[in-house]
Amino acid sequence: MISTLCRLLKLPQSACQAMEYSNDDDEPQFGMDEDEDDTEWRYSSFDVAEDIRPAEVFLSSSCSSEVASGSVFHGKGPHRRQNNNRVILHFDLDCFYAQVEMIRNPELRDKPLGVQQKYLVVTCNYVARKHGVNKLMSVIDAKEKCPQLILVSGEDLTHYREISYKVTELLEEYSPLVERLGFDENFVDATELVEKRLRHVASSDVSVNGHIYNNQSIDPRVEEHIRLAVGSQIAAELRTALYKKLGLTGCAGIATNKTLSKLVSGIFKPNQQTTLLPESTALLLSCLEHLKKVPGVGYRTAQKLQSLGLSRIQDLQVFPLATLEKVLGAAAAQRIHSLSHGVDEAPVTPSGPPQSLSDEDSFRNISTETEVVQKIEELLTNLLDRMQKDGRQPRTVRLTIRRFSATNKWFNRESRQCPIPNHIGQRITTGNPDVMAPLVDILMKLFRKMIDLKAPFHLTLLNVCLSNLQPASTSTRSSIGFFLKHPSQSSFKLNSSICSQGESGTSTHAKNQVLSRHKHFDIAAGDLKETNIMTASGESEADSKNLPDKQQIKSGSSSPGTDLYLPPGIDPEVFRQLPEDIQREITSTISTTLSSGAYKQNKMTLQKTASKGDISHFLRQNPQCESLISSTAKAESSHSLSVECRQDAQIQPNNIDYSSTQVAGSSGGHTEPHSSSSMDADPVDLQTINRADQVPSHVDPKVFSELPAELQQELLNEWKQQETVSKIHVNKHIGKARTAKETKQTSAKSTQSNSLFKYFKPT
DNA sequence: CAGGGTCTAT
DNA sequence: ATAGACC
Repeated sequence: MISTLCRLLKLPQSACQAMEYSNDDDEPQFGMDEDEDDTEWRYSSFDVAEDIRPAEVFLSSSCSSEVASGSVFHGKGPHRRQNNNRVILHFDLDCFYAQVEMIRNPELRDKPLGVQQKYLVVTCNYVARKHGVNKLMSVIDAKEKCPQLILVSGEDLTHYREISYKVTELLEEYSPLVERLGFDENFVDATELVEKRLRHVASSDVSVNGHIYNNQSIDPRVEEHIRLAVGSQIAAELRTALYKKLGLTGCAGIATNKTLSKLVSGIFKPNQQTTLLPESTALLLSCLEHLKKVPGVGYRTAQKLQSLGLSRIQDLQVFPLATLEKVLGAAAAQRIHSLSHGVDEAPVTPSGPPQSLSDEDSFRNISTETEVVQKIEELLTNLLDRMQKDGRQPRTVRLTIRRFSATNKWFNRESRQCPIPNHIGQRITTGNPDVMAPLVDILMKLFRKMIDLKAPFHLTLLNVCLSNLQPASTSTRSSIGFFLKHPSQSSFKLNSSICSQGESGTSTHAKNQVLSRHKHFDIAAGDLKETNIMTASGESEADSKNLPDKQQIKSGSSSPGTDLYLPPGIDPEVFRQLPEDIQREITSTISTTLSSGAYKQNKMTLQKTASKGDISHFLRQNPQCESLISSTAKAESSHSLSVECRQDAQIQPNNIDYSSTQVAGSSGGHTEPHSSSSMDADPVDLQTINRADQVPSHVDPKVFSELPAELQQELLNEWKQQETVSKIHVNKHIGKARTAKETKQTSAKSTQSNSLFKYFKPT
């Protein structure tokens, strides 16, 4: 039924699958930056009026254009960037390890191939996937699904690392703003490239290359559309380059920020690209059937959110930030709260060379000192080799262990670190073999800090990490990295024999030669993961189910001696980790709360009124919650799919001008505001309604509405007290959230500039 | 969970 | 310096 509707609406299947949750009133407020003192932001204060080049030309062009592109984010002074106009690309290689193996041995091309680490198939090619093999599947299962599966060992990451850096390097040839994310993903800030291209291309004949999310059509009059369209063409060119030069295929996502670009890149796989136009942001977000799918929200955070009853994006969007901050800390809370609205100001921070080199191995059991020493030597041998090729000098060494534990605890790693004496560090860089013994010595001291050798022990992992990497050179200035990347920015001359061109005459091409001659890019590693955004349970939520039994746990310290009843699915451990006052807030509500159908969203906008202290007040502040009431008012038997689809169908993307200021909570004039009286409902009503609403089996029982009524009431009270000054409007938080990032960005940048020393071998 | 990494909060 | 959390 849904898919039929989708066809009628010409929506992609993926969009249809999310329609049950879609909530169009919740458009992110892109145009809003309420920061005062907002200096007008220009893309380039020293815009070279010169030529505009297609990427290919740009690649080998003179430095002047590169300066323009690279210096944008280096402007000094406390500017406020207005980041809504960025064009961010996300690249995600298809089953990277498997691709590398297929390149190394082309005969594997058309056979089902899996890459094995220990007892896991960490990734596999698409032939294997057709046979039901998936990433992170155990070898046993994989062989079962596909007996002909060919397995190659992927425990030595050398080749992957190499190719991975080649990918990043290739992208860096087009834009200096390339950030790695793990081994197989890269972000590129293409804003400058787009700007350049637009200067000599008629925006009228710009079209999108590849898919457009939600099949939305571009409006040539909307500048944002044009820029994203150009971004999509650049993305296509980069993907072509990746294939032609490295033989690699992958996906790309084009959007206005990193998170969205990453989310959208996974929509069409493999080897395709998708552009997200701003109007479809809300749909994309509502397609995520769980918060865990939000980049930046991992296992732990998701668990904590669950304890608050939050499991879907919409839950997060309407949840009081103040409470979130108590549970996650202010920074993380603001960050994911913004993310839930599709707002992400995080800059693309050039990764540069890695900050640390490490090597590790896991095993069934190591329980003697001799074995430990051997393993450490083994790891060190590999590490020292890589370290030497890198050329920098490590100042810190760390040993990490994982003790065996029957109780499924993955998180039990411990580590000890200490400085590396200078004389030893220097010998590492020069490849002096004498360093092994003293380093092992240091590492064993660290080991003894964690493990009592007299007592039995059982380890399952050892990791050695060299960090605090110092530039190898003795004579260069710390700012060399900056000048290396922006040769014409100064008259600084590189006196290295490698880079004698110096001055403003240094060409991009020359720089690339330098880089490739000295790329010992065999550092670091990353993860292999594929974002699976549209897991799309084809199930309907129509099949209701009984409420799970309440879960009994032993209370932690917060309520000594008392058994607590938590709503089903809430991890008692996570619960205990919450601050006591938060625990109390939750427990004080759950006894009276059952479940509700808050996962059913509708798009009605509520008028804000000034009443306070009760649920209706909260609802007014948080329009999305209105579904709690309206859905119940409609039918106690609840959710018929058809009803929901029709509701969503009405909300066709409309051309919203995001550059104009919008007020939170009152978006979209196309909905009928409810009178405040219709909104009002007392807790009793809610409970009645909630009980009637059965949670579908595939919906996580810990939905927002599981605790809500009273919890929200309590939160509200507290909230009112603490938030007399700060406003409830979502968008107010966004500006604040950025401060920390900018700080981070600045420091990260200088660090990276410094570490670019690695490109210059000491002469 | 298998490697490797990066960044943050104490 | 160490533990967490995330990819």
